[in-house]
Amino acid sequence: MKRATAQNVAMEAGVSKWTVIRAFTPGASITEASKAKVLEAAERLNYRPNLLARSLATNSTHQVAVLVDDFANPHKLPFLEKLTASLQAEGLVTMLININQHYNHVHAILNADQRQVDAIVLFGTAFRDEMLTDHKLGRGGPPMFVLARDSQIEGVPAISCDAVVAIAEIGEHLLKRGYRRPGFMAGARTLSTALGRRRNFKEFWRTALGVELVEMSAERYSAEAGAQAARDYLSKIAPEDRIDVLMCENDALAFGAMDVARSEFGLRVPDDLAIVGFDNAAPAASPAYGLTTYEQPTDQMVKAAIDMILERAPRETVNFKGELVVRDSA
Amino acid sequence: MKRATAQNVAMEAGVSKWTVIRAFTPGASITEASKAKVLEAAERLNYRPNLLARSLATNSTHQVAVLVDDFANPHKLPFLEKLTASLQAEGLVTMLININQHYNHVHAILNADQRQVDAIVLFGTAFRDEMLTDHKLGRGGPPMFVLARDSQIEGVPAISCDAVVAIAEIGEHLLKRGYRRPGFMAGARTLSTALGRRRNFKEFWRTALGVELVEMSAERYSAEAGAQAARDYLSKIAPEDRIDVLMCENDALAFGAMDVARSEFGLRVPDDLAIVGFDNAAPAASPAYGLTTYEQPTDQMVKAAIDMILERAPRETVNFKGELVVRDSA
DNA sequence: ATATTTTTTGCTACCGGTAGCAAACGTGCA
DNA sequence: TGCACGTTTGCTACCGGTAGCAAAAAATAT
Repeated sequence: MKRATAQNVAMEAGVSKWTVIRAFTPGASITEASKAKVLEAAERLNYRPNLLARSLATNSTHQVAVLVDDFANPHKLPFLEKLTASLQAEGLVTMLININQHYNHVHAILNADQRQVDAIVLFGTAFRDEMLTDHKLGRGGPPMFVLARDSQIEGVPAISCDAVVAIAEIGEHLLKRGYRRPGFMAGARTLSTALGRRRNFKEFWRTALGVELVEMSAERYSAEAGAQAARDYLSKIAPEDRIDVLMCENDALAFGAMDVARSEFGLRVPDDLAIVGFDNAAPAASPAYGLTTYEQPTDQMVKAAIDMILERAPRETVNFKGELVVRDSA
Repeated sequence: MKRATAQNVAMEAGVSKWTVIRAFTPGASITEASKAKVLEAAERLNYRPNLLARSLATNSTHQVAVLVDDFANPHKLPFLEKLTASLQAEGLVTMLININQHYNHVHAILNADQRQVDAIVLFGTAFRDEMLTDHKLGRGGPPMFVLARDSQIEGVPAISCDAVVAIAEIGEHLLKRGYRRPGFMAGARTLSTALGRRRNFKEFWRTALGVELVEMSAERYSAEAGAQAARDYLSKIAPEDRIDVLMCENDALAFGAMDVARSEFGLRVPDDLAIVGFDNAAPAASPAYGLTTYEQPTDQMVKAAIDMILERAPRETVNFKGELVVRDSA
């Protein structure tokens, strides 16, 4: 059975289609009587307005494209939950786009644009900045935002957790606990904008103790990749030269690193090797890990993103302060 | 700057708008010469077809609504990754809808319908079957599918992992290992259709040994809820009466239960209490858990779902065989 | 009762495409 | 040169709504 249109309802109710539309438009000029008549007819025909047609006419879809490329990070799930819930609370709908080898940012943005989304959110995805500027995307297209990562791109504001403050807080904590030989594990992509945490951490130790950071990098942002990177490092370093604390760019890496340190090298955490993560993903709280990590203020970030999308707040980069979560691992 | 339309390009190229459309329609009747002329003009104006308008005219959006209500389950993330990637590979786009207290299934389905999605996928969500039949949703609406959960609903096929086979396999394994006092932890919602795993497990032990299952249920499907349920049980049972193996309805519950058993009650897993999960979520593989669990054939399930959506396969319930993943916990 | 104002209803034009028919064009053949 | 035929192009009508003006109806003032 084909869907009923406003025209069908109009005939059923004996009015014009514009009256039907008015019955479904809050605040429109229509008498109670005709409204009731129309709604009754609509009920009978099971009519509900076609939002596609409405979007075409009003030039607004209430759809927001959310680009994600890092499904290995367990932290993405609760974050995504908040984001979708908050968008829905504002009457917006989420178009989830998976960025991978077969479907890159340019593809995704072009497609989202053609679908007339109201905004595009790059949710913690890794990309070269040139990608976005090269292709003269954006000119005339929907506004773009970078969430949970920083952005140097002209006209693309970022909503993120203040990396400088976060790293300083973590560094101070580690210093106070007496760690002196720091290491840092990054996810593979050494993109200019993704270097923040590493650079700040490196700078911190240099300034504080004049100590050089031991750097390692994983293939991807996943526990497996973190495990492999830790394995590579630990197997080739002499115990006496070993770092005493490892900061990982995110929790996924930290879980892998901790697994390997404990089960493959018999190291006690934190006594032989302390480990710090970033994100406060769910397993970090479990006694199986007890990971000291840094929690991003996801509520504030989501709220800020939505305020910008809805133009309730100026569209400019904002940073929020997160919170150090101290557990057993460091 | 406003987006260019086919009309604009037509004027720029000196042809009619229909010729422009043809240049963008694969296989349309158009000379190479005019096609080149049009594409050049389109390039100059940065034109790309408006998919909203196309959808309205063709009555097909290539959008699929995916309803999720269980963001606490870490297994959802990789599953969602596969699902979105596969949909995208077929030119479909994912509308991710978060089902929660503020936004229920009826809301979601109605809204997705109004947005003219090509299909609705209930991805492992919990709902009362009446919900869908009550509201005469579906009549005339987009086809619906239940993914990763079974369905008794008329006209709504399910794509899932065969629970009978899975539970039998798990049961046999536990029996062989010598466990004799089984327990089962369910997520709270005791919905008729969600009882499959529990009922089968119960039946298995009754048939095999004439033993009664100890049942407990968590508030939700999350590690915290699983922890609480385990805590409740372990704190009120005498050690000599304790079950020797606990099967959890999913891995999230199992992680919580294992945490509590080990760190709060000092139990060794599996010696004092064996634990089995379901889903093979990422942390299950980590030595920190080493959880024996059951892996759903997600690739097959996703493929089957998409084949049904695209009508390449008959739209009827299918079950796939998963695989028992034996690790240390049982 | 009539004139005036306000509310309600209907209308045309439009959003940016698609479908499919009809006219225009080009080509091959008699 | 003329005609038939296939290809290319342009056209009308349509998808299902919205915007905002004009006419009709109802409410108020004189």
